Amino acid sequence: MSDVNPVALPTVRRLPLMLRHIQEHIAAGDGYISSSLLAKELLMDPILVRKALAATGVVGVPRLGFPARELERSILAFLGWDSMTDAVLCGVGNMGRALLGYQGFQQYGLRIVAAFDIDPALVGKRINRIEVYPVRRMKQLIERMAVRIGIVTVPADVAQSVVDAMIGAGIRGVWNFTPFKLIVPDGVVVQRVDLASSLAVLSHQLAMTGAKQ
Amino acid sequence: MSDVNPVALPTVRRLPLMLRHIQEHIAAGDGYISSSLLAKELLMDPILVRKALAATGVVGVPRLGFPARELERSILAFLGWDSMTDAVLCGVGNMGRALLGYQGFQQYGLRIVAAFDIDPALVGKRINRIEVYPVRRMKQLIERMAVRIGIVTVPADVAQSVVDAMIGAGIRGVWNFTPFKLIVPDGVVVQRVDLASSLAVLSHQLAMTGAKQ
DNA sequence: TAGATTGTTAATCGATTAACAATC
DNA sequence: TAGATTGTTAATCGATTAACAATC
Repeated sequence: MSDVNPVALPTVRRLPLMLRHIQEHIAAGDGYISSSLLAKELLMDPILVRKALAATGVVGVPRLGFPARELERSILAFLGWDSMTDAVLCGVGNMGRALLGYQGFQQYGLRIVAAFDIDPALVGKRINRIEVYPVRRMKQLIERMAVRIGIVTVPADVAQSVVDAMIGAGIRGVWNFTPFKLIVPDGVVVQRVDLASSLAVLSHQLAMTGAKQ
Repeated sequence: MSDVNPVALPTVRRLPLMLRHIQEHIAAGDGYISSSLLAKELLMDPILVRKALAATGVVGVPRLGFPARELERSILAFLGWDSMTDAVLCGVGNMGRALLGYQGFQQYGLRIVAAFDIDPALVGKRINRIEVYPVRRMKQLIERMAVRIGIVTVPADVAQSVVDAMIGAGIRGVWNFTPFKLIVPDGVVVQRVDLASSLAVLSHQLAMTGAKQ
């Protein structure tokens, strides 16, 4: 059902960082970039870089490397970042505001077109030129604007009901910032940004190394 | 050097979500929780749950499951969340402000004791009762407070120099929110929260399933 | 030509899944 | 006792790493 993907997930995850470095090389005037150079910059195995670049379909030139601009174009296309995709955000709390204020999503092909919150004090406000609407209008606006991506930054206890409403309105991709596993039907994809997991690894490793010394 | 860890990293990553569910069960008055029930709630393989719980050292009781409070205590200890750890944050932009405002870190044993920024307009302000200091005082304050965790929310182009300064002052764990791979010496651990990677997976999967239908 | 880099195929490694005995 | 669950050991699966021929 959901697995049309022959490219390993870790490979997909690595592409944005590579893209960033490739873009720096383009800005520096480089026409070609070798996987070995990129690997050195990223402190990464050159084979991993080569595998990732191979996934984009670009063919390299022995001795020279990969054509930089073609690489950029192919990675953007592979990730679906070559054209803008509209998104809505629900939950204008700390995290919601941070994401609304972030200018960088544009380069990832993401454009937040509307925000939603239950707090009447927030409704009608604009954050980074994005208007905050009442949650009860969410379904209508998602449908009217044919938005496919929903960003969930509400408190954990209402996350599931918000995502249910989003999916009912036509959302196909959910970016989940709550510390909660959302249940979605087949055909809808979820990515969770899990601060707790990340901090767990950090503090556990810190506890380990600290104990050793 | 860094590998004293016999527990698989994915296992560590799963623990916070399990902890949350266990705490809910405790609040509901349950004395014991079985790995099969937990697995059902988390839409996860029961064996993965059992493996993760085994990592904490708690022994379960056949037919009953694991003692809930002991499980909570052991997970908190395993993650180093059973006592408060001080942290500083550098870069009071959108993301920095969101993290400073977030109340939930307390339950992860994390207490942000100071923030730093170069913007004079921000210096002296308090966000969620945490004071913002000028960056030039960072070294001194980290040393004086003996802080071990540094949160990096500065723009990408100054991230490396900020982290160098932090490490020079005694920081041993870095929580990196920039889209950039930071170079740190042995003995210092870094965890990166990578929004771009997460979005890459989401938009790529979306592009895949969209293309299929 | 020599040498560096690509691209592919095989080997290794680690995590997930399966199987099953032990236990309350 | 019967049955559900734990905990451990083996099998599978997938990603990373290694090896090497092809190519400019």
